[in-house]
Amino acid sequence: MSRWEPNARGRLEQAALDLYQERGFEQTMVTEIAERAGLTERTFFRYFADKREVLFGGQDMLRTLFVSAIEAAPASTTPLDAVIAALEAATPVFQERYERVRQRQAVIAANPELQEREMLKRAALTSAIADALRRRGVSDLAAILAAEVGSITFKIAFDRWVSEPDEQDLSRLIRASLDQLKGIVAGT
Amino acid sequence: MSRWEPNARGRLEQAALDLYQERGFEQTMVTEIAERAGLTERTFFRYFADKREVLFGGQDMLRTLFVSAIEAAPASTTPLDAVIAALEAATPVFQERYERVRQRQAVIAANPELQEREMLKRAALTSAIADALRRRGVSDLAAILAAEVGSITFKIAFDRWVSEPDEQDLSRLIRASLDQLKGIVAGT
DNA sequence: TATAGTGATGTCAGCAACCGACATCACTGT
DNA sequence: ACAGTGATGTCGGTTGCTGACATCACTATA
Repeated sequence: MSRWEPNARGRLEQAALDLYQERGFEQTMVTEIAERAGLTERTFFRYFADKREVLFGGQDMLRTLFVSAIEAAPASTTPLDAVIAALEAATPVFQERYERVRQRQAVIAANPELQEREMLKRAALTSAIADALRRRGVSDLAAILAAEVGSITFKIAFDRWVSEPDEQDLSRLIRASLDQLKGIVAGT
Repeated sequence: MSRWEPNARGRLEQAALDLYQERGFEQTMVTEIAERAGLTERTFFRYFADKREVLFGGQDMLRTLFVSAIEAAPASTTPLDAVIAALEAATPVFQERYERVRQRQAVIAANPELQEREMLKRAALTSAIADALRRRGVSDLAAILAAEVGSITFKIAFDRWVSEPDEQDLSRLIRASLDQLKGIVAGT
């Protein structure tokens, strides 16, 4: 038998998510999270830079997923199409964790500090997407714009997907949002 | 002679901006800001909810400016055009404070915590714009999309305006970004 | 097999952000 | 005069977060 229970990080994440949902983010103290995970506060801060970060673990995975999807797109693909393809490639990650994702979004929606952090994370992903586009030879401005437009499209589709229990297909919502956006920009 | 120097809020804002620039955001303590403004830490927290908020004062003014510009647009104006008109209506606010705005952006660019807050503020403005559009009868989804597209357009134009000392005309950059965005979305 | 790491965790002390409660006292209106 | 008001100060406490050091099962290597 090993010295410690395995998966300390995962236990902290689960404990934090549950406690944030039960009592709210501000009302739960880091000590409580650590205690529920069978660890100490100090150990929590070894795994996570701050109290919010514990909800934002999958970041690196998403980034590599997006970036490699963009790299995999045929050279002839339009910047925006490459971005949309990358977003669609990521949808299974969310669909497979439906309940967990919902719970997480409910917690974030209830707290502005967490919304701040989420926006920073989304901006980082958007920036990584723009970098990937630039590596394909897309101009600076076009890369940023395509990445930002894709980011919004995803955000809006994702929000709808989370708030509508009937809707199963995130990809479909992405395409629907994109169509609407094209209409808006074209001046319909 | 009155009991206290006037404009405590303004003094705190100026002291904070200067100190954040001189030593960096994390390295300056709230007590120091208050001291430079001739006040105490407790008073700082009566004016500003936290250490970051002191950099984000003009929010209400900008919101009413945007919202009334949208309300003033002719009923026949397209949602996106109304948003762009509102953004252009706000450009003088920035152009008149060029140096101050630059200083502020440099401070924010140097610190992720401040970037988080700025994103939250921008999201709040975007949301207010979407509300104003809805009040004109624009559908929910279209309102959000038009507001978000406008918000990105402004952000990109603003970033360029701040980083290029030669460029004077923010409106011109907004129109240029919008044109590029239209090209991207149309699939050029 | 003895011994010297190694790495994940615990302990402790401390700083700085933030907040509630109460005190102060120039100014204001009656 | 005098009670009230509002901006500020004082004080004490909680919580997020960090550096420094201790512990001790496990591992590699002589």
